[in-house]
This record gives sequence, C-alpha cells and structure tokens, in this order.
Amino acid sequence: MENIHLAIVEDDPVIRESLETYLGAHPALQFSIVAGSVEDFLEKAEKPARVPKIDVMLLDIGLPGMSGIEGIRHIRQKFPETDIVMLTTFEEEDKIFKSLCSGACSYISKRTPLSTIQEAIFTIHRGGSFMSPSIARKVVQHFMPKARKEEDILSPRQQQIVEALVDGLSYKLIADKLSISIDTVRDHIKRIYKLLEVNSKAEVIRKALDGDIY
Amino acid sequence: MENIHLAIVEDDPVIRESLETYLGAHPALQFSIVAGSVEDFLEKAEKPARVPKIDVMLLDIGLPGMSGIEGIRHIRQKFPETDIVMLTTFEEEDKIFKSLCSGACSYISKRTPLSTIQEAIFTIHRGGSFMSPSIARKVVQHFMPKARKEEDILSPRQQQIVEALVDGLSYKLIADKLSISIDTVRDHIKRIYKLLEVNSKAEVIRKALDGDIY
DNA sequence: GGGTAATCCACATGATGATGTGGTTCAAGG
DNA sequence: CCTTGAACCACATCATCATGTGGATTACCC
Repeated sequence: MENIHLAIVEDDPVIRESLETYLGAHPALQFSIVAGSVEDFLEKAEKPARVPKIDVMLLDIGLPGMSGIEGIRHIRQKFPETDIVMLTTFEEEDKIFKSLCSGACSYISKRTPLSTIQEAIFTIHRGGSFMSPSIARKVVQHFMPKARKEEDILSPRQQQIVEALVDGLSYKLIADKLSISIDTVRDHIKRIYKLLEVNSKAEVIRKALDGDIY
Repeated sequence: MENIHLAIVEDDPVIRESLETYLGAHPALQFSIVAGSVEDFLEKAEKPARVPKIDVMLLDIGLPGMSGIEGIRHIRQKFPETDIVMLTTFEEEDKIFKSLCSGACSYISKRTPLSTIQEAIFTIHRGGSFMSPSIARKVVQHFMPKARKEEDILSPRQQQIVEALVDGLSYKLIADKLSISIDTVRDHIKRIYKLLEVNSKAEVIRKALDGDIY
C-alpha cells in the first residue's frame, strides 16, 4: 500500500505537534506540509519546485488570518484532489455546513481520540468520509422533514400548481398542463398566496425550494 | 444505564435472526418488536395494550409490500421518538437521500460487521448518527460545490442582482437597494438571462436555489 | 488606440402577473 | 338540509416583467 501524504494547518502548536508525532509514527503516513495558518500553508506549498502531493489534509477552523472555512476554497483551487478534513473544537451548525458547502469532505471534533483520527484518515483515503457522530446527526437533520409549518395547508391541486410554478411555467402553460382555464390558475394562485402569506411567484418558489411547504 | 429497546423490520430471516441473536445477547439491548415487513411491524405495534417503547429501529429498504422508505413516514407517525436506522445492501444515492428526507437518522450498509452495528446503536442512542463511510461521502458530496457549470460566468454585480431576485424583490426594489435606475436593473437582468439561458425570474431563482449558479 | 466587457441609463411595446368581484358545481360534515 | 370548502370559470384593471434598440462611461488587454 502506498503512503498517504498528509498536511496539517493548525495554529495551536500543542495540538499540531501531537498530531504530527502520533500520525507521523505510522509507517503508511507521511507529512508533506505542516503549517500554522492557511497563508503559511499556501506559501510553503509554493516553495518547492514541484507541487507537493497531498492526499488528506487536516484543517483547523479558528486560525489567525484567513479562517479555515475561507481557506478551503483557496486550498481546493491549488489542490483539487486533496480530501479536506475539518478538525475543530466547534460543532456549530453553520460552521459545519459552511465547511461542507465549501468542499470539506469530513468534519471531526478535536475531542476525538488520535487513534480514531488515524482511522478516519485511512477511511477517507479509501474514498469514504468520517464524521463525528454528533456532527453526523446535525448533517442528517438537515435532510429531515422540516417543522412542517405549512404542512397540509395546501390542497393536492394547489400543490400541483406550486410544482408547476417551481418548474418555471407561466400561468398559460400551467393551464394547458392541467387542462384548466388560465383564470382558474389565477384563482388557485390567489388562494395559495393567502395561505402561504406571500404575494409573488418568486416567494412561492423560494418557499417551495427551501422545503417550507412540504 | 438503561436498556435500549430495539425493533427490526427485515424480511430475510437469516439476516433478521443473526441480528436478533447477536444484538440480543448484549445485556443493554432488548427487542420490543421483530417483524418481516412494515405492515407486520405496525400490526404488532398495535397489539399490546400499551404502545411498546422503541428507541432505535433497524429498517430494511427492500421489503415485501410497503418499501422501507415509505414505511419511515408511517413509523415516525406512530413512533416519533424512535431513531430509525436504514440497514440495507443498496448504496444508491437516491435511496439514501429519500430515506434521510423521510426522517431516517442513519444509513448503514448490511456489509457492516455486527459489532460495528452494535456500536452504531449505542452511538445513535446517545444522540449521534452513524453512517457507513462510503455513504457519508455521498451525503457530504451533496453539500459540495456543484459541477460549476455557471461558475464565474456572472459578474459580481450580476450576482448581487440574482441575490435580490432570490429574495423576492421587484425590479423597483432592487433598483432602490442598489441605488441604480430600474432600467439598469432591467439591463442587468437581460444579460443574466442570456448567460444563464433562461427567460424568467422564476428560472433564475430556481437555478440559484439549486446551486447551479455558484 | 481599437476592441471588449462591465456598468450605467432611457424609451417603448407586448406579455405576464397580481388582485378584486361575481358565479357554478360537487362532495363532505354538522 | 344547509353550510363550507375545493375546484372550476369569467371579466377587469393596474403593476410588473421580458425584450429590443440605442447610447454613455470606465477600465483593461493586446
């Protein structure tokens, strides 16, 4: 099995060195770059004649200068093949999602034992993803049925109309599609607006796409 | 530590019984209901005078009768407190997401060792979530920056306009917000339509909310 | 220095959307 | 039996949107 090339970006020297020592001790793991900030990392990545190979990267969020989340974009630009693992003390939802949306592939709590982090690196390099359980829970909750404020307040017919609106159809096309008069379409939409407390197509589409309707 | 009450819905008797035997052997785990289909499960859940307690439920997808995914809704209606774990051979993306959207909290491959499944149950009962690594990867990829078809094709100003459209603002309000003439707003939007190859506000909002723009 | 692109603005026209009023039919429930 | 609500349709009016044509300024690149 080939070596896995790692990078760490972490400002706390204690954590950084303990990771470096523990993970570096494994024969299949080796460090390409160890940095204290994203800026530092990018600079070190420029230095060598040829760009170093990095398979998996451990990235802190709370960094001096550019935050880890901002850093993800820059790093992915230069290292599109690298799997980025956020390693952080915070489990705030918005940080988790911002990280994932920016392109991180895993999100691990710093409280996680080193041995588990090591396992995670192998898992990730195999094409998987490792999430701390509490973080995974937050992620799956994002898919879950929402609070259902509007649930069942729209009749089946009204839901069809909303679907059509979301598909970008005009009143005329909706009328054709559902084989009803355009005035009836207007009528439905009037009622939908009242029910959803909106007053434009745009807002309906937004609500629908945000999952605020069903 | 209190006992964890389990349920299994799985049509394959071999798998069902091996789970029952292995997991049931643990002193902290006990089975409330074991069923071969969702229908079977719901019937058994009705029988006793008082509704049985179920903390964690293992649910197969490929079931006779109602599929596991359909079943999630019915089960959550009756057992809103139960954490539902999909346990399945399939790792198809749409099934994963349909399950999560219906309210499953974890998704585990049947190839996973029994000991890991057992650990997962404890993790889940603690309020976490367990995903097989390959499945977790598919989940996080859903958050990742998309194929970037439209990336960078919109100028910063155009992106501001799109944002405003998504917020449901009219041309007039956008003009006020950006302190420009309404005709200029029209002008921007004309160009945006050409770039995105659409011809209505609705489609722009859809694209933006689907992440097809940035 | 001419080409290109982004931003800005104006005028005009037809299509679409938002909203109100008024009416019919049918099915479900008190 | 009568009310209520969903779904259906029509007419009317004003606002907003979609689209075209034409022009100005700035800035950057070859």
